[in-house]
Formats: sequence, C-alpha cells, structure tokens
Amino acid sequence: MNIQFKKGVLELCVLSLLSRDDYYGYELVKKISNNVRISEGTIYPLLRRLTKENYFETYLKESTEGPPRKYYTLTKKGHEAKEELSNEWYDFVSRVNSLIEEEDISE
Amino acid sequence: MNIQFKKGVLELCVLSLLSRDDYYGYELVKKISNNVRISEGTIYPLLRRLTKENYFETYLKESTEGPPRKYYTLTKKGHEAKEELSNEWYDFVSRVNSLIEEEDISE
DNA sequence: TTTAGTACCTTGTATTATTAGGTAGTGTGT
DNA sequence: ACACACTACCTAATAATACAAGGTACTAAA
Repeated sequence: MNIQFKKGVLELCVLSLLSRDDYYGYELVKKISNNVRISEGTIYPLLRRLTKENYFETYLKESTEGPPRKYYTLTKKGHEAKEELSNEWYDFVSRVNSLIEEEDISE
Repeated sequence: MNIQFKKGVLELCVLSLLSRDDYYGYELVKKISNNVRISEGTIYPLLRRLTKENYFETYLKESTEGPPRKYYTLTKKGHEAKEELSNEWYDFVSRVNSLIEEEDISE
C-alpha cells in the first residue's frame, strides 16, 4: 500500500470511528489495521495532537487484560471536524477520479 | 482542500495524464489545477524525481508564446507504474470508505 | 518601456507516517 | 518461580512530499 496516500486520511478514520463510539488507542489501531496498514507509532502521536486541538476528551478505565486503557470521546468540535473532513475526502476522491479517468479516444 | 490528502496522489495524476498524451510541465499544472489545487513548486520537483526514476523521457520543443517547452513521455516502466498506482488508489479509497462507513473489509 | 502571460527552475519549511525502540500490567505454560 | 506472549501506553529520529516564495527568460501587447 502506498504510504503517501495515507497522509491526512488517518485523522479522518480516527474521527469517524470515534463519532460512533468511544475507543481506546490500542483498539483504534486494531480496528483501522483491518483496512489500512497502520502502526502504533502513527496513532499515538495523532491522538495527542488531536487532543491538544480539543477534538477529544479522554478518560482512563481499568482493564483486566493489561494496563489501564485511555479512552477518547469526541467533543462538539471533534464532531464538526469529522463532518468537514469527510466532506473534503469525498470531494477530493471524486476530483482525483475524474482527473485520472478522462478517457482519450485516440489511444 | 486538505493538503495531506494529496500526498502521493499527484504522482498518480501526472502518470495518468501522461499515459494518454505527452504534456509539458506548465500544461500539467494547468490541467491538474482544474480539479486539484496545485502549485508549480510541487510539480517540477516531482517531474524531476520521476524522470530520474526512468518513468519519463523528455524532449524540448520551441514555442511561439514563451520559452521552449519540455515535454514528458511515459516509458514502459512509467506505464506499468501508472497501472499499479491506480490500482492501489482504488483499493485504498474503497478501504478507507468502508472504514469510515464502518464495515470491515475482512468480513 | 512596461506589463502580463508563458514556461522553466530552486531553496527552505511544515506536516505526518514509519521504524524501532521503551515501559508496564496480565495471563499461560513449564 | 520463571519465561514468554499479549495487552496497552508512549517517544525519538528519519523519510517523503506539498507548499510558499522566490528566481530566470522569452513573447506579445499596452
């Protein structure tokens, strides 16, 4: 998978997942990994950045399977960002597709 | 438009356009700009990199409207790269879409 | 002569994903 | 008791690439 494609899209993936439920970091890595190759070293700095920008609030919860889990909840600002970013994503994809699909008869 | 989305995609745009016709750099900027915001400072280094990787060959042609134009032609390697990259692109988009619409591809 | 448009190019900066680690708790097998 | 795998958090250094902001030079029109 092309690494570069992912830039900016992981933020959308995280926001989208969190718009439906609270998740902890490690869980997000697992979920996203099902579709897009991703490593922990990518997610944790991203979560910290988005927390700093007030897209999330966090809370800790004990676990019986390891250390405490840090859950992330979308704020109102986070929900708005998710809406905007997903609109941008769909728009972007359709622009790229129409650019790379312009058929040329002379071929 | 989200800058990050563009990473890696411009290479696909350039390869796709050139798979149908020869273009010169300035012309590529204009064409791509119709759909995706792009600046010259992005395209010229990209063209140099892809030329170095033998995806293109180039030739100069006089112009009556300014300095000589440097045209780019896809090599066989360039055509193959275009095929591979566009397949990766479609795959990537569908993976991201199913993730943000919440259905795991693995099912 | 000046300006706008065409057409090429480069340097430095910002952003972000990756690699490759580290720390620590829990459960399983020997 | 001990080693190991798995869970779960985190960081530092590096690589890739788009951008802004410049520059050079040619042509045509005002």
